[in-house]
Amino acid sequence: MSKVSLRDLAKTLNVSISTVSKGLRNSYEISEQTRRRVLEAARDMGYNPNPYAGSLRHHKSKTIGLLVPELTNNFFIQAISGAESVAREKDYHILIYNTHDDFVKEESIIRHLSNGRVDGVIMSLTRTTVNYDHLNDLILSGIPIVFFDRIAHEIETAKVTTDDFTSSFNATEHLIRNGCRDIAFLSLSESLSIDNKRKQGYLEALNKHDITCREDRIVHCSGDEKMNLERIRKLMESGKPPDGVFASVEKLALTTYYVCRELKLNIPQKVKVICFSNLRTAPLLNPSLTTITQPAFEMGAQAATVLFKFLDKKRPVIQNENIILKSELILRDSTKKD
Amino acid sequence: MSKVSLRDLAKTLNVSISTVSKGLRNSYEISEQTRRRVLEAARDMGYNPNPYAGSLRHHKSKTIGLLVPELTNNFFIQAISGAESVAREKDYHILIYNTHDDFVKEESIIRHLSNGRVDGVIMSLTRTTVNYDHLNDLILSGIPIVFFDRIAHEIETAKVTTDDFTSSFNATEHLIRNGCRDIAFLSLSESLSIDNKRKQGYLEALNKHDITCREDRIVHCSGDEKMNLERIRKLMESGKPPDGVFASVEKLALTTYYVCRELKLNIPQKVKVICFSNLRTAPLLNPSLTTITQPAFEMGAQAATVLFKFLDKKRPVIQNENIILKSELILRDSTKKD
DNA sequence: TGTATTTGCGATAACGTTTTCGTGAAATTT
DNA sequence: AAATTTCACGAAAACGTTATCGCAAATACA
Repeated sequence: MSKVSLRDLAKTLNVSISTVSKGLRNSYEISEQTRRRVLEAARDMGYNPNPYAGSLRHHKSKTIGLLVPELTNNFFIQAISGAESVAREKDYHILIYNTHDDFVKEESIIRHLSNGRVDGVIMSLTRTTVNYDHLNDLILSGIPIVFFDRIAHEIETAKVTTDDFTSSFNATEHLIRNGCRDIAFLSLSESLSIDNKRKQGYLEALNKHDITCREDRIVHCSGDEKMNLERIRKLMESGKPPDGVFASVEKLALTTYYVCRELKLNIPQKVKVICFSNLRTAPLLNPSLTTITQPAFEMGAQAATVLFKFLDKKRPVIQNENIILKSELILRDSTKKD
Repeated sequence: MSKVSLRDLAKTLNVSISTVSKGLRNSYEISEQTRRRVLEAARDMGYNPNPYAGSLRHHKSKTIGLLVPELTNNFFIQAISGAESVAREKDYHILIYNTHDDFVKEESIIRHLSNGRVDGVIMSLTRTTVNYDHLNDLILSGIPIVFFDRIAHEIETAKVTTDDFTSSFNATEHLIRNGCRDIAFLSLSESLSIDNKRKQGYLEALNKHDITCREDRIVHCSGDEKMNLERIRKLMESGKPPDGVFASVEKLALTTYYVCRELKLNIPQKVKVICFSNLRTAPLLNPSLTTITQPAFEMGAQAATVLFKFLDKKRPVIQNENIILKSELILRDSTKKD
């Protein structure tokens, strides 16, 4: 039951190690007869090739790294799930890393990966990633990166995103159509491209409907839940709170729910709430939550697919490519017209 | 920027490879001066040791495998998150595998891991795992397993669980105290130890309160969501539906919510619902959901901790140990007394 | 029958490490 | 001054593979 190597097989078969290796890999150099003997012995003795020996020889690990800023997040989990299912099919393994939305951690992990532990990386950036040196270095060292959702435009590679601008525009317009005139935008990050696109879509919709955007209606949130709670509470408990809230990410919408409950602000009567979310229980919330739902699983799967498309090459360099999937606006009670 | 090896360092420093290696590992055989030269050069040239070369030599991969039956599941994600944080601290890497609650997949993955790709495994069983040969073989091949939540009693190793019997007993008693006399139990699996313990706790509480348990009140669910929906609908739309539902897992409770909504059965007035769940939005549901919440993060972290405690040994064999953490019964509106 | 080609296999180097051991020089002890 | 020990390093084997090459035997061809 203990580890059996090629050498062990060779010994029991009274052939050389190379013969065994070739037999297993169906080399044309081996006679049908010995091939069968080898295969049989391998099965009987439970031979299982050492992956690291092969990795060492081939400079290929059959492993990809997956970096996400959060694990306990429905969007990222679904994306991971999508990537995992593609990887499993291709017999690739997945190393998972949680950057905790911390740029320093992201940098450290990425720098650790340049040694061949992985053949490629699929990732979503940190809230605060502004410097891309570590990412460029990784790519230069021959390990390609595919981004999803929180992407780095500045890096030439494949990026899987959703139609953030358009869906934000539509979401905001939906709020306006349902009567909102004073809509707040809860932003997660000032540097993140997706956040900016979402904000732009929001602003554009306001503009189209001749609603002037008040500076203080854009609430900059952070990774600190307590601070977010305070900021949102401050937003909502002012004399005249907004009549609509557009949260760029799920957790900020949930915080809004808590605040509204605390302040006895009825949703959707007093304030309508909409957000980007992959929450399965959105229909069961009180009130049910209107969401822009991204095809998270599909995004992860696509990212993996495009990565694998390049991994076979000797020195994989991924051409710039923007894969843009459509999000779905799912109307529910939290934005219902009175 | 490309890969730099010990050989490269040796060449530029005009010393031997062994000297460089020893310099980096602070061997006593090396003079302070050359050690500094080596360290400096390594830094300058961006040396990053090849992990697989080391793994090959040491039969240690600094990697653990994490197998879960579902990825898109709050409990498992939190557990993964806990394990990840401990692993990261110990500079271990995590390979993640989704068994999709499929015994065949579990078997195949486990058999693939016996070749040294991982130093140890942390896992939760499949709904349908009844044969443990693959797991015993893995352990025999020198790779220890630590179970969490869905454990195999039959295997001698460390197991991290929660007080399933007691918390089920308490949960059921809570329903009874709040007026339920006809409580259904939604079971996920007949073979899973935790499911049985939960069922036992439920039965014991019924027994204590002299409530006879009707055979048909125990609903055996599966991995097929559609079938579960039908079974639960059938349960609830009968002439006299139960006045309480105890779901052994979160998703069955959510399905119950959907069914009750469809059948216009008011929760908690007509039927009270309680379940094991790690849903963050439980307080925001309509009605808010009473849950038995397991310390999932802590469970993952503990599993990792106990695994690492043994990994340093030459041939790690983990003694039998039951680590039992406490779940928390969080009362909310779905079980409120009228 | 002699030469050319094919067939089937083994020896060996290589991947990038770590570690044991050997060795010459320097330092220390007689 | 001779003998011994310490010091600082290098050579080389090993981990388990794969792939290139060489080589003998068997087969094909003339």
